[in-house]
Amino acid sequence: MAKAKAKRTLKWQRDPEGMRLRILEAAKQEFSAHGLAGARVDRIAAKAGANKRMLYYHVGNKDELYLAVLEGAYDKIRSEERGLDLEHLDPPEAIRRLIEFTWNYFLRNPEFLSLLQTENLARAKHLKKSTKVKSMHSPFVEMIRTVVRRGVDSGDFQVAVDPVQLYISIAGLCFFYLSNSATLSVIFGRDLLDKKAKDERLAHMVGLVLAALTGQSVALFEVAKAPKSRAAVAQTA
Amino acid sequence: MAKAKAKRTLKWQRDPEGMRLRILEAAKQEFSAHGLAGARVDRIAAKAGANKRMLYYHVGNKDELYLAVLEGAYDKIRSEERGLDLEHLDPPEAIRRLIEFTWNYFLRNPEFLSLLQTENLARAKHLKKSTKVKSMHSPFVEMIRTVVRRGVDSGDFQVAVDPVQLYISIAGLCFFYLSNSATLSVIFGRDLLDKKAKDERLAHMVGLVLAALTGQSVALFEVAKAPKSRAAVAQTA
DNA sequence: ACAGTATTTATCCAACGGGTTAATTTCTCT
DNA sequence: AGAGAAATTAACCCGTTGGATAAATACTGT
Repeated sequence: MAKAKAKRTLKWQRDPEGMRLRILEAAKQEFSAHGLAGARVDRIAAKAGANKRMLYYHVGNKDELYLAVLEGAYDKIRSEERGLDLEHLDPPEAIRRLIEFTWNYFLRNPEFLSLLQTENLARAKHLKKSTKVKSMHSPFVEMIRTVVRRGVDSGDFQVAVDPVQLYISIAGLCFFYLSNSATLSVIFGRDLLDKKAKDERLAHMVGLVLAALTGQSVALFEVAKAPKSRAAVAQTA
Repeated sequence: MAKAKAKRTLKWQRDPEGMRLRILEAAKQEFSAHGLAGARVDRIAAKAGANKRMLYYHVGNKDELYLAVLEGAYDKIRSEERGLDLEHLDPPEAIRRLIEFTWNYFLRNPEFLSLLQTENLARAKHLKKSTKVKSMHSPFVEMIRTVVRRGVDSGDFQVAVDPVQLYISIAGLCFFYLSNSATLSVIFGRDLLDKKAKDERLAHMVGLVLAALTGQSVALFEVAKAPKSRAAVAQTA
């Protein structure tokens, strides 16, 4: 364990793994903030407290660095999802939890959204080269498929929806709102990221999906349940 | 009208408006294919059959060019939407038409999706400078608000949903599937862009939204309406 | 203590990319 | 015709950027 000798004032410390992590973290920031083409290798180095040469030494060139960041991002979300434990909830509650998790994960990890956008702009050119990523997803799809099947069997759900479609819908509802909040806020003239707006959005999404699956309108979905017109919904702008 | 004199073999033609249009079209291609930072001014010029200097002469620098493209893209979709004529349809049909239009528009204009992604990556930095764009959207929101109100009044819809939320949901369902089809196809191991997949997706989205609004499950939404389990839905991969 | 290796720094550079300058060609009006 | 304006071309400028080279510094085992 005695590793630090601290002989004298050293010009630098050695820490390969730490350095690699700092590089990947800095790269994640940079790539998500500026995209692939806009990212600057020097900025990544600076942010990681490293020399530019280190990037090439520890990870590889810009593209490899980018792919490493992307794989790490997928790994992180899928691994958190595995902990959701949807199997032991009754189906509507499981779906609600999946939506809430997805929403909160996207809120907590905006870089993930940016990275996906960037990669899709490149038509997944880099991701296609990854072998790791493909294998992470079948368990996840099965998890959702099981929930849907249980929901249909129990009578909670009206329809046996394709789990991939369902997940894409849930992710899409969350993703689009957040990843496009900048332009949407401009064109609709409201701040979509303040607390109230975010709460309303979550309620809307949960209501929409659960209403569609169960056939029963969900309380939160009804922004205004006035019996007749004049139900114009609380506005902001 | 007599404009062409064709005196002798000229070294070049004069055509200011045509040139401007070709430049904007080429820029749209380039920006949507490579993003803002990845776009190359020389490539735009080449694609427009022009000299690089022309871009600066007719439009401005790279950023102004980009903003012009973006404004043009918004203008185009909002103007097509105005022709939807939702006022004269009964509410569920109006919503269905809105979804189908949005879906088909996104399919027909993939550059629009890319441009939005790019601009959101930049947190709408450029769009905020635009004065034109902000004004295009209130009529559109009102159009949807009217449909929703009519649906609630007629009893077709269970809930008075916020029109902005509804539109963001519809756009999100379409947008995410298409703009992220590259990565989604990789991670889920199916081709999401073949004809069958696209048809299924449209059915899914229409079913989801209409079921949520009306409370009645929509035929197309039921991929398999088997009474018990084994309703595992037609799979692909 | 010393040889060999792993990690880090300090420079350098060739290609690229946005933007500019100045000259050339076409159009228009008189 | 021909002068002045508009449109287009060709060539250049110069900061940036990804990547490479080589030297310096720290660590490891023996």
